[in-house]
Amino acid sequence: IVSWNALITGHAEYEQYDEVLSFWMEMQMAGIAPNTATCVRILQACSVLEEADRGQESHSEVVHRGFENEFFVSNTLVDMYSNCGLLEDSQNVFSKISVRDAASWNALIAGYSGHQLEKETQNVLWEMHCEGVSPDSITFATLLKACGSTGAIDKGLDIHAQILKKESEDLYAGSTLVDLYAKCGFLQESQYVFDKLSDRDVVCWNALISGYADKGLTEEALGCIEQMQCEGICLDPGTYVCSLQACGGVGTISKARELHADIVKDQFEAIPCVSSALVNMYVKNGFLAEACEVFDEQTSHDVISWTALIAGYVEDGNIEKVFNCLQKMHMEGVSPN
RNA sequence: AAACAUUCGUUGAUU
Repeated sequence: IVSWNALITGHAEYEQYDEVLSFWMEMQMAGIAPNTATCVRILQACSVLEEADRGQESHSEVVHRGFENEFFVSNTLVDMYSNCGLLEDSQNVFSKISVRDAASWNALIAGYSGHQLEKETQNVLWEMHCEGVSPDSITFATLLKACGSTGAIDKGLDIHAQILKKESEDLYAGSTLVDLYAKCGFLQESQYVFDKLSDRDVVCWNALISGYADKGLTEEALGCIEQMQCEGICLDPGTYVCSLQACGGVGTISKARELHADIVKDQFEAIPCVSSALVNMYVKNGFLAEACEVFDEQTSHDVISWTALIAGYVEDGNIEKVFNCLQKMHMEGVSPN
């Protein structure tokens, strides 16, 4: 059991959730009983992969083992159902929790607000208030994220005001605000909130860069990178992905090549989202040969990198290559979406 | 001897 758990948590930490689930299957076949830590990891994997069916199976397993009321387990169940969009189940599990903490509430709220169910979200917030639990910075970040994904700037402003009243500044809520303003097209506000954050980490930088990239402001986006380096903040894979997105326009290819070189230096080229961002960047700039080169170096291709490459050939009018790709894609067991 | 856990912020293609 110890070594199984080591395997499972190890993979979970590296975000290899598919592996978590396949180990879990092996574990079941070997007839080894999970403990609460294993169950948490498995549910987490189902949550991230939005595997509702397997989540439900695992829920029965949890009940069968008598872990249902274990503290971490029940919160993870709420999270899993929330993430999978099974909000009734989420609510059911939540209702059965005897001692609810902020995480329980936040997981439920994330489910409702993430699925744009405003009324339900408000209801939960109200219930929370009635039970004397006040929203924390995570609650705010959750609510703001929902505003960002729908571009609901009014609501975002409202929450921003509430935060200013209550919370001392918080990095999570701060980054979400940077992101929210950027997504709604208010880049100055985004920059302003960003400037006011005292401890800036890589994620809030990335949010800012992503805002500039989205609007095609290559200079600004790449300027951020320089500043980050000055401040001694390490660029992470996300930074490169955001920055590469800023390199779609004319005259950006040389900067993009520099980024590519840095990515190689930092050994991020094998990370799927980074390499597909590279493929995409070369495609957008019309360098299909280089796109292909990066693509071929990938250890495995997912739908996204296939689609990026195919889109390039379509743009190029190279029908033959398009069909070629579709065939190879099929052979690799990747189905188009 | 070993795993110790849940909620939150940024990021890839197409539509």
